[in-house]
Amino acid sequence: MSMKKPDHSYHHGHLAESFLDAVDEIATQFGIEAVTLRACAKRVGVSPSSAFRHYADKRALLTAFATRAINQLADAMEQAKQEVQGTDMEAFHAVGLAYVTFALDRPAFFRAMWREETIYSHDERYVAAADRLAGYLKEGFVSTIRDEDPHAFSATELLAWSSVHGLASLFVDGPVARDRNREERIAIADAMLRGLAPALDR
Amino acid sequence: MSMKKPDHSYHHGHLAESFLDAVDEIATQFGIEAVTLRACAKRVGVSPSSAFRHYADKRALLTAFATRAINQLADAMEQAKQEVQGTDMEAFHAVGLAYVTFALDRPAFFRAMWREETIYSHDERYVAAADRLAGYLKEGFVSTIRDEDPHAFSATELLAWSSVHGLASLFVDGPVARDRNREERIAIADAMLRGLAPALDR
DNA sequence: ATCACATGTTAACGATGTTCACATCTAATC
DNA sequence: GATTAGATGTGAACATCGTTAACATGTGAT
Repeated sequence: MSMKKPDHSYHHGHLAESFLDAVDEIATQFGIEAVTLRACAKRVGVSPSSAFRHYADKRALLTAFATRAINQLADAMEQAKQEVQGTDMEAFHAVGLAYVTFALDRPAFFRAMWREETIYSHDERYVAAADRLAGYLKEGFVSTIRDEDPHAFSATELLAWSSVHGLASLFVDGPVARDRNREERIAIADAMLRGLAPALDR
Repeated sequence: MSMKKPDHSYHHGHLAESFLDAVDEIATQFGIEAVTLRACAKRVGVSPSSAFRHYADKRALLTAFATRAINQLADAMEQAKQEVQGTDMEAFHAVGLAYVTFALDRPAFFRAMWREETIYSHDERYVAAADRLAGYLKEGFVSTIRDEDPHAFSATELLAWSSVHGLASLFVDGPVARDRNREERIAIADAMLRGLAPALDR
């Protein structure tokens, strides 16, 4: 049983994940546009070209990051759902608020998730993460059959997702409530979700 | 009255607009990410650096393009509204459909409009265009006082905009209805808008 | 005709994504 | 335990990008 300790001076060991962390930090501090392969490499303490041993190109790295971000959002939604023990409507309200709150707190992540042109949106793991997220949204506000096709959305379900996603997008990239702080925006989201209720009732 | 014909071999004449047209064409054909100052210049038939006589930097050019795109969308919405002579609800339905249809037909434009990080979102003309668009959305589905603050949205108005904007975004950058064609997506939008009606009634 | 000024060009700079030949380490085999 | 194939990181180089500065050319007013 040879337990040779690996020499980490040359071989990093977890470069793939470290690059994701670097994207995370740079995107958080300076925005997605500032995310550069060279900047990531410098942050990790490694040469720029090393990224290509783990990612085919920059777009693949951004895809992996988007996948991670979507899963983080899905985690937040799952937690929000479990914390409320109420009606379907109340559950959806909590999940929707978690969605908007995530966008408010991590705008760069939210942007990175939905950039068709800068990610490989057909990547296996990306699609899986998106499906998982869609599943929570459906579950969130109405009891559905679990094994239903995640791509099949009823008009009502799509309305729910669209309104939540739209508000988040308008907050992050649009001209809505630019002069309002975090709490005020959450209150706005809360009001919008309450107004949505009549359309989700059946 | 000297009417000397200007020599257009050197001085172009309408470079600022021509650059916008170039962005238009390149974005349409290859997407926003492919829009490059040099590519635009080559398309116009002019040197790369000439852009800087008319735009402070690339971001300013993209801001001007986003402004134009927003105004085009607002035009489409205005036309849609005038073509239906019905209830407020019917008017909103038509305006909402025009919004989604624009995003479907010109995805690159729709993306360019709402990219906080690649445009100067506080630019005077950009803000004016966004206000105009917001105005049509408010007018579209409910008779409001004209001179109201365009930034003040009621929960209901915001719900209307969010759901329409959200669906458009999910179509363009999200995982929704990837396997559907244009007409099917419009039908989906139509159904969603019908489902939204109960929440807009008062 | 002159001249201030707006508009376009050329050449160069640093930064970026990417590649390729090479260096270094790991792990399985003999 | 030495060998070696393969995985992982490096360094130098390339084309392309946004941007700048010095220069060239045309326009319009005086």
